[in-house]
Amino acid sequence: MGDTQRQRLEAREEAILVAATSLFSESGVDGTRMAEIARQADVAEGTVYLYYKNKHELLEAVVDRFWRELTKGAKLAVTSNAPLGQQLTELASYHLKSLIDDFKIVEITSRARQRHGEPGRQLPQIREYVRVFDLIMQRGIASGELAASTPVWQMRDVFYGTLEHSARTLVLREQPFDSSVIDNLLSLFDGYRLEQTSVKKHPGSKQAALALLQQLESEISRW
Amino acid sequence: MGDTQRQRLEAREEAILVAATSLFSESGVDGTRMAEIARQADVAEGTVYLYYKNKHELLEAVVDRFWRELTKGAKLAVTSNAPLGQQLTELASYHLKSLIDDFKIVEITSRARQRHGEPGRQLPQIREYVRVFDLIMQRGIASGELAASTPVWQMRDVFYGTLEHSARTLVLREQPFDSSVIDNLLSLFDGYRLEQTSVKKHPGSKQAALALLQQLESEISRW
DNA sequence: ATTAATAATGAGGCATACTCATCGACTATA
DNA sequence: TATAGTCGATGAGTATGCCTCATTATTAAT
Repeated sequence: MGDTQRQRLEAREEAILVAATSLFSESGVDGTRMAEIARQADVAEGTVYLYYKNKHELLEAVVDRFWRELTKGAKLAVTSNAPLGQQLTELASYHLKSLIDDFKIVEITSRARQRHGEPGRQLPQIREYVRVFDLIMQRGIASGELAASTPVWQMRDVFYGTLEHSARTLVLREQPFDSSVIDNLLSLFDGYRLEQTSVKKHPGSKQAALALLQQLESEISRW
Repeated sequence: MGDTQRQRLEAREEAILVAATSLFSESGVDGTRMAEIARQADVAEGTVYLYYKNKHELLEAVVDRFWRELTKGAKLAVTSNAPLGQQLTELASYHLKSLIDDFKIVEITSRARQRHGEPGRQLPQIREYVRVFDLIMQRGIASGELAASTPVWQMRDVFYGTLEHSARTLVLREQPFDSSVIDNLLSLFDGYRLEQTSVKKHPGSKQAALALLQQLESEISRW
């Protein structure tokens, strides 16, 4: 049965990856010995090197897998056809929660990027993850919910970078997930939505005035 | 002359730090041997350990010094009594430029945070650096230029996090400093300035309606 | 059953962070 | 100036931990 054999190999590879993930998260990269990973995966030390060339490649595999799983979840948060605001909220919540939960691996990620002397490469799976954020921005532009005047990557940097840093802030303060971070970010993002209608952006435009009028009417209708 | 003696010691310590900084930036932490640091600092290998307990402490010292220098520059960018927008622009430019220039050390910083198993500690000097950002936000609130409804740390996370991530984006794409990143961020920050008058924030409030009306009037007056 | 091919093992090799017994240089006191 | 005492510097040696590779075990093929 070649099939069973292949499965056994994959199971071993998986066991090693799981052991490494657990130990790296627990004790950090430098605090984890290859011998310990092997022991926990129930293989001999030399066996680890049949599946991963060295410690650094194993680290990369751990990190890559983490972001691949994350990408799955992120795509789910975005696949609905709900309005942009809601999708952004879901994605942001998912992102922030995940970063907080697995902060250890997030930290380790930067370590995986640094291969010896070279300038920090971008790991392919992280690129893929970030692409999800770009996608939702592009969709927002396509549907007219976001202004096209700001480059997608800049909007994404605001969104992604803010959440990443907020996660760090919360974890270092030992605070739990805080939804107000997301509320705040989303209300800021209104700056991108209303841009075409913003007084600041096109101070002299007729459209801006009309948009304001519209807002005012909807406001009055509440009274 | 005890004074000369002390100066010699400090000079040695400095030489080691400089050598380590240069080599870590060049070849990364793992790619740098302690023997090489000693050689470049013109001391014996054992001497390094008289000044720094181990490689990790030396790394911490390198990183700490970098952020201390950065803090000096940041404080300068903020010390003027120019209007908030201009100070934010200056701080943002300085920050973004520095992160791009010394991206290698910025990357290494996360490495310094991870001491073996412990959860990532915050290095004191980085905390000090971030404080500069908090300070300018607080001053903005005090002067009424920023709304007080958003916690300072959240505004700071947007500002700081966005720039940090934009720096990464630019460096990985091998692009130079891009001032449009800062323009974009600052125009977004208008959301914090105008917050009290935003329809989104207080959807049912009379103030919001009045603010809109005011905007509309000023808009009409241009025609 | 025999052979071939592939996977697993772990003792040993090797690089390197770190130690420590020794040495040297400088200072203080007579 | 001689001497003792203190403290910094040295680098050969040690310990640790990543990784290799000759050997063994297991599976597949005929």
